[in-house]
Amino acid sequence: MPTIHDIADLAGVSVATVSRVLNHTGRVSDKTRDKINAIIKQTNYVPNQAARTLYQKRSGLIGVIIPDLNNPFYADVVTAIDATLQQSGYRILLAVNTGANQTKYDESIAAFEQNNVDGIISSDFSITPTNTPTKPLVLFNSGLIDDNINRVVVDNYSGGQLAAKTLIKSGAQKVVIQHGPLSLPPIRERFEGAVAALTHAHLDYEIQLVSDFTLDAARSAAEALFTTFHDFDAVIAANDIHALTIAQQAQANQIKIPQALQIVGFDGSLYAEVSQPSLTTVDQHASTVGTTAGEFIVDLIKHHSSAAHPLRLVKPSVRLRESTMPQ
Amino acid sequence: MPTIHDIADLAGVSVATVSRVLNHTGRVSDKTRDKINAIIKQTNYVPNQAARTLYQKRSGLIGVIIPDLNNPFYADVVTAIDATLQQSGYRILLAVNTGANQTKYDESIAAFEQNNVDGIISSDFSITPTNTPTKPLVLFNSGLIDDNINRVVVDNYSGGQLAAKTLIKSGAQKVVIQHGPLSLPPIRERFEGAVAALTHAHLDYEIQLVSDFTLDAARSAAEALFTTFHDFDAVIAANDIHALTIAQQAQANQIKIPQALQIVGFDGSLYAEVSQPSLTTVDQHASTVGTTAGEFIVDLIKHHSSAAHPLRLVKPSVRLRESTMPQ
DNA sequence: CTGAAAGCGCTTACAG
DNA sequence: CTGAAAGCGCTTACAG
Repeated sequence: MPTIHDIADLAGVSVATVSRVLNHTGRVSDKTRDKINAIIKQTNYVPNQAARTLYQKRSGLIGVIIPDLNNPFYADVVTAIDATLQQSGYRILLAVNTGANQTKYDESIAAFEQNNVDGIISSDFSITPTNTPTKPLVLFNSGLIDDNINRVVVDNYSGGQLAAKTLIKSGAQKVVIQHGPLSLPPIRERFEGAVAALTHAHLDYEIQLVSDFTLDAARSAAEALFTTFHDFDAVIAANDIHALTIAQQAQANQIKIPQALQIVGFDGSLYAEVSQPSLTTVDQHASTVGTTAGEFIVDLIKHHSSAAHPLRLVKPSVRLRESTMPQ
Repeated sequence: MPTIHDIADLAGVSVATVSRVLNHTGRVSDKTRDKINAIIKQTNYVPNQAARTLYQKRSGLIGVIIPDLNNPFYADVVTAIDATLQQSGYRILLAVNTGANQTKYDESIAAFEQNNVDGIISSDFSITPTNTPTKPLVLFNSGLIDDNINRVVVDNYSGGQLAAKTLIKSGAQKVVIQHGPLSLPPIRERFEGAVAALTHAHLDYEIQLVSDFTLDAARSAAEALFTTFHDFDAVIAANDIHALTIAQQAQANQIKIPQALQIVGFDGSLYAEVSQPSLTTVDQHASTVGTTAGEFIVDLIKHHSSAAHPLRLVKPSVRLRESTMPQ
């Protein structure tokens, strides 16, 4: 691997001049610039990022922490972050924190600092950022919390409302609202939004707590749904996986969708799309979340942290499909 | 951020001694070691990786390139790579090369080199590694190619055989084999394995080419399947998404699964699991692929490239579920 | 067991 | 427009 000295020698100039050409900085005569560029091309020279980072204290790296790549929401977010960052010349240092383990989270933050990342994007799902990193930080997937931390949040309250309003418009009479642990702010907001909309419309509803978002949990929840509750004609599912298992259980029970049972999911994932019947769902716009988070962190780096508005909101929207009556 | 000089000053020793404590190298008296460690802890000192990388020419970073995070196969692979690498103290520099774009691929490789990665793990799916990187390289998801490049390959030929043998054992009479573009080695091997097993058993079969693995392609392929072919009682699907849409189309046509139609998928993804009925599939063991690739690259780095056996094989296995007759 | 010093490959004032 | 030199924060022979 050639160094900047090699290039300088070959061009018969000093390393300072080569550096100026590399960084498009300072004045360099066209002639020397062309000469240097030709040599760079021909030698396949690439500047050593470690040396740059050491001096400039910026690495061009962004640390990204997510709990689960198999969750299509996170997969979409990461894909969008990567596409956005690459446009600004940044690269992703990835940490998959399976199961949202606090120790692994802290280790990842430490490793990010050690690697001089310029910023950090992290999912806030059921994790507490302890010793706040010294780098610009953007959290996504958290609740609508006003604590002056930079966040990209999906408006879950509106999302819950949207799910409920969809069922109201399509003539549901009695709704079961599924929800996950209310200790998680996004879940709670979503739930409250749905309750508010149904109450406002004087619609009858019952609620079912589900333990988590694994397939197994969804299957037993779907089974419990039909044994525990009666006379309901619509469900706001905890998410798309739950919506899917409810649809399957309903079909096993010969319950017609959407005539006898309407279902609204939450996520906007592929699961809702591949299902038969396809499922109406509240789309969280994962890739918008990722793009927004990527742009946010780049802004923060450019303007030396401190955003005027630490909250960037992403509005969910409804994808109407076959599991609800036509509106 | 404190530097090694700050620690040395506080401890009243030289930076060399601090460095020795940091790296557990050389002889240091217990007393000074304890003192230095105490100060490190108390100041939250973390060594600057850029400085280390600059001197040692190793960064602790592994570049990883994959084409699609939404594909559960890749999601599993990356998750397993990350878990494996973290155990050895390495971190992932991620590049999502959506659509397997050759230019983006080359750019990512260049960025990896610039960042002094210690090794590269890349999916080989429909991409050609051009100017071979100077770093240890492990390719996965490629065909069984004997070109002395380090590869983790799923034995697709066996996979195809397994799919066919499963149907043979469960009494299928006429099979349709779906397959993607045969220009892709893994696809071709899979196809050839299935054909070989069916031929060997003197079973009748027909073949259907599918364009790709998107949901749309799968849907139209599934539709075409039932209009184009007749009298078949089993399908080896191009992958799990295709298997899923075939199952849905069959149900729409009132064809009973598995009595009137048996289906075998390929991937071992969640899609085959969430489906109703659940789908028998050939599991590629994505997380084994990831773990193997992670261990492979660590081995290569330790032993200065050049593996004795540049091919590490992962054996697929059948997951018997409801879409085939009990064996 | 410990320290002084060179050097890893860059960038950026500072001079000219 | 260009160069000599200092310095970013480490590690590792080399001396002692």
